[in-house]
Amino acid sequence: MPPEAPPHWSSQRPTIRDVANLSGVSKSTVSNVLRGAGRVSGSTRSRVLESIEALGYRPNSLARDLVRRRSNTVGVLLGDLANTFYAELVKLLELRISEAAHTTIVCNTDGRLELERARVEMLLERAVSGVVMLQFSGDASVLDELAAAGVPVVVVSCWEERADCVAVDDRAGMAAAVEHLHGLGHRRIAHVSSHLVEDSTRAARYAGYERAMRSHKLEPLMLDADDWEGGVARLRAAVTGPDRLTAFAAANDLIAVRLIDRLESIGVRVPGDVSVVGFDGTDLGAHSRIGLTTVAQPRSRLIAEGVGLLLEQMRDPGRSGAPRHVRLAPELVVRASTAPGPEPE
Amino acid sequence: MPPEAPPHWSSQRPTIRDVANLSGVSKSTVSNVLRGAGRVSGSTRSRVLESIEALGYRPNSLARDLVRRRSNTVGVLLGDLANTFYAELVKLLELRISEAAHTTIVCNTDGRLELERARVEMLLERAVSGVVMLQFSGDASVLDELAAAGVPVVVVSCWEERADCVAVDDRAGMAAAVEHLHGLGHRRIAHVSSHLVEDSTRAARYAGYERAMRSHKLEPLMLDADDWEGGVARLRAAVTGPDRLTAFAAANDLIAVRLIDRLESIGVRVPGDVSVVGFDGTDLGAHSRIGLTTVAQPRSRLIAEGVGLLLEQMRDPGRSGAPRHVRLAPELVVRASTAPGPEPE
DNA sequence: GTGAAAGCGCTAACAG
DNA sequence: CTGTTAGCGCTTTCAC
Repeated sequence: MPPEAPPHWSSQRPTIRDVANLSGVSKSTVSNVLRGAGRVSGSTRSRVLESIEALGYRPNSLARDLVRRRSNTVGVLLGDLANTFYAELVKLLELRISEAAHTTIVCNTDGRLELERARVEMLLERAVSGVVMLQFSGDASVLDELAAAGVPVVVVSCWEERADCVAVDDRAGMAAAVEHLHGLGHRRIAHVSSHLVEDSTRAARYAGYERAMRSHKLEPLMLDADDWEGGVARLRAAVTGPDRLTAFAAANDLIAVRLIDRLESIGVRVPGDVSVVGFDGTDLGAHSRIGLTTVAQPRSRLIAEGVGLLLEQMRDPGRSGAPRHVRLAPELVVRASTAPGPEPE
Repeated sequence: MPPEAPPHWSSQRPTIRDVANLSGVSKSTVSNVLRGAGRVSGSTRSRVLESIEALGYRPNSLARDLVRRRSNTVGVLLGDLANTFYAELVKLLELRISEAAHTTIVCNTDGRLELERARVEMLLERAVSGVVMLQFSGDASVLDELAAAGVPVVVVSCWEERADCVAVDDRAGMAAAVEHLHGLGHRRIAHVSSHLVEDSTRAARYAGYERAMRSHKLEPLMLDADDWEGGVARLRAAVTGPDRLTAFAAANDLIAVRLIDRLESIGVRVPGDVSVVGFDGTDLGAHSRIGLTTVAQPRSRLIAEGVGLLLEQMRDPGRSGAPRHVRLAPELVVRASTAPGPEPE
């Protein structure tokens, strides 16, 4: 054991101190060149840079975060990664977030409030510098905790008055779906939703559906996708007989596609016998085999605007003011799952 | 301003110190009850717990991580979240990881080595306690860096000799696909892959395909899915004429489904004119409209075993020994995208 | 321009 | 069983 070995060298990962020693300056100076802060002479800077290189020094975020009291990470809360709409959003998010020099933590809540709470608690312990919710239970206490901790929050893809938010106009989108079906001559149109659709979104989409139905003096009918696991008979009954349903406006693409699966499994053809419209505009519905007519959400813009709002909040910690809301227009994409109904105009 | 206010109270988030003061014990004791370490008397414990409650104290992971030099997070590297196979794996992973009291960081590399490197660097700075790679470039330096930092790594769903790994037998799986097609009477069978499929997996699946073809004295033919963006003519040529292909064994479900999209767009019917087999067993292929015959991977087991290996490594830092490999058996799931070919047996 | 010093909030020996 | 004592590696005034 060489007695010359500086006490701090040799073992372990090199620290900022090792770099300082090697380049004959103080920790502060190294810190300055690392952060590009303060004025550092060119010669010192390059000497430090060389040492960093030589030592294979890598800054320790843990230490930096502790003193900064923020971890340069953003938490993403969502309901279900297996729904490709969310997976696609997360992919876009991760890219944007890492471009902003931050790390992405994902939290799949399965739409369960308890899990949402637990995950938020965890994010708070980790001192995330921001949270984006792709799905939100609507529970006020969650928002309060986040606000109390001064953590920027933005809700993306579902509407939320109490926080910065960017989402499409669900009511208008759903209404467009109904108008499309109505224009094709459908009159008995049901809305199909599921508990997996987050509350406020489910409500808004249903509202859009209902309003459109009533404007045509049609009776709204809400069906629950979760009910059909075994209830094949019920589904069959719904699409047979004189008063049979001829069209479905689903709350999202996944529900729509699964509905088609079920319908065809009992011999009902789409769009031959009934028409189906989805919502989201996922790649899933775009496959030619599925050819789902759907109300597409502008995913990239959703994320771009959402991250924009988040970064603004992060930049400006003292922000008070009312929450900002961005409402994007959805777009009806007509494909092959809808066809003329019994009363074409 | 009350002069009695303990200097540390009042502003900011309460710290372990505030809890100590309020309950009249030392920081260490609080720390002990928090961690369930050391012996703490029941009365002290409950007093501390009360203070925690009263103060709304929440431990600061940043500080804990700094001293522990590990962040209780695990990084997940993957190629493409928009591929539902990976999204589904990430969902399962996040669940398992959070059950193990860890946080999940996702990194989408888009299959680009530069991004993979950058992300790993970031994970190292963050001192993650483990990394699971759902896709891996195969770059040795990446593995070396991780090893040098003493970070447990497990590669899941693609084969990797140099690290702990759990994956299905790609060659056997692909061979099963070919056997299935051959058994149906197909002879001209092409393999379709893409650069989005990570290298070693692509190689293994092709190898399985080739071996099976040769065992039947058939000529292997490799097609590139990325080529067809515009090359409709080429595809049409491949499935027309006397020597036309009658079946495709795709490297994964996504490629298979897109292939079907293209095939049908040029008027070729599946399985009427040609048969198609996928690989992965994603939910995408399971939709009745698509009904993709595929080689399914046992996703839950993949993740369960993978996380198991990771946790073992984390538990036992000094682990040397050879990497451990778990090879799972894939399972052919026959659905509606394959039908008898020109030479049924 | 550069360095010294004082922590960030918590853990982990080691005494008592 | 509980308290004391050192830091973990880095940022950040504030002197020099």
